[in-house]
Amino acid sequence: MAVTDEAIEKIKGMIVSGALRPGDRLPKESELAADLGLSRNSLREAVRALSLIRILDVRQGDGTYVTSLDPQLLLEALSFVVDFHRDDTVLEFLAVRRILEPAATAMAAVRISEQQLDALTAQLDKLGEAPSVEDLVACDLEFHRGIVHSSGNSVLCSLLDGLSGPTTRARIWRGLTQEDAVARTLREHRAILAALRDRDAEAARSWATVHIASVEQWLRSTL
Amino acid sequence: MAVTDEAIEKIKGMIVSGALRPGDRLPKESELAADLGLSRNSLREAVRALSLIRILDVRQGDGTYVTSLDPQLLLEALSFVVDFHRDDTVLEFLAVRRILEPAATAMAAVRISEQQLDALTAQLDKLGEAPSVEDLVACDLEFHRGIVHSSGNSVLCSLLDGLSGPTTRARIWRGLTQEDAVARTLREHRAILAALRDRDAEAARSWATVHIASVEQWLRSTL
DNA sequence: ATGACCTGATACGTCGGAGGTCTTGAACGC
DNA sequence: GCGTTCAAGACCTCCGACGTATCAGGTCAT
Repeated sequence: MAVTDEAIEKIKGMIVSGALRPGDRLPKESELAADLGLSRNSLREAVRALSLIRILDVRQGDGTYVTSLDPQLLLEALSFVVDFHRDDTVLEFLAVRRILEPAATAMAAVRISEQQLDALTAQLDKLGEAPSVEDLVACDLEFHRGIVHSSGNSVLCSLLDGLSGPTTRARIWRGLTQEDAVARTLREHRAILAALRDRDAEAARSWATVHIASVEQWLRSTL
Repeated sequence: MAVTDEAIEKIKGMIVSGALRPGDRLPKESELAADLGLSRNSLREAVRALSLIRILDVRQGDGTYVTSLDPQLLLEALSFVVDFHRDDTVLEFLAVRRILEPAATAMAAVRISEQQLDALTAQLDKLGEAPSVEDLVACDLEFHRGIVHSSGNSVLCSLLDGLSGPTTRARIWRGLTQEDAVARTLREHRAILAALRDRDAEAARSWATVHIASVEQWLRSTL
């Protein structure tokens, strides 16, 4: 195994074992390199790799730190990976999202605060009746993000965030080519919100399912 | 932005845009470094980072290649990230798994082949009535992996693979401390398998939910 | 002619050192 | 007390050299 890979494993080990805790500062490059028995250049490769997936946070002029290791932060790296998938796997991502999103929406129905409900309402109101496709999709992302956040599960939240990215392009495309897509999306958002206000988890789940299934169905018929 | 980060973005761009396709070989380090306008050392940091998340495959003495970019391969990197999460977030991972696994099991009920069913049966038979905890957990992973694979959604499959890792430790712990956990797990596996043989998606979903919920419940009461 | 073996070219792996740039915090002057 | 300046510390980038693994092509014995 290459010395760099060993260094990655050793640093990972130090974090997993608790020798390094979130927020801790690592020894400076030259010292850490000496400790781990490799050159500064090779160590930097290891640090850079761990930095890409948000395990380490490198600040020039300051030092290298262990990140908070929050699920949100670590799963953020997921979206980077997801970006590489080609359109032919979008359907599979969408299928996974169709499983998670309704569940998250149902969870939110029993937990969401009045304040958040008002914020979601305001958000939909602000968008108006005939928004541009780009605005709609951006609002769509925010709307669902807000709901999922209220599910209270940060892993679920981050996962859906990562999965929603690649389907965004598809939805923009849809908005541009399918006439009633915009109006339909607006109606479904209102329905989901109404179900949340009623604290009706099953209704919320169903509307979320319908909402995503409509995108899925359209995409399947188009490809 | 640092030159290395630029290089990462540029390489990513080359892949996403299709200039580099899965399996393609990259120019040699010195050339690519010259093309991208940075030093070989800095480029190596970029390549190493992309290699960690399985975007690139570096072979000493040969060259650097773009991987297949299969969802399976890319989401494999997820398990690396998940390893860093501490025990206090295991419950959240388990909650997500409780959403995905039943859905995957239900999907498998209508797609799984007779051959696969026989393989799962043989697997359970081989384990016997009173397996060691380690064997049981290993078999548990294989059992669910086999079922999820039959769901036909490789993204779902890889995602569950990544999520199952961190809960493994918890399950071993449970097996060691909860008396009837082993017998219960064996019974539930048989029940899931029976539902799959009956092509009963709803029964399969329910048994899978019960199966995971039992782990979740125990863990919640313990923490 | 065929096969194993050897060898050179090629490309990645590792290293040490030299400047450069950015952040931080203390010393300084107002 | 407050803002400015400056120097130390840490990461950033680069260069050149050498080590090591892989592969292809040639050599030689069978």
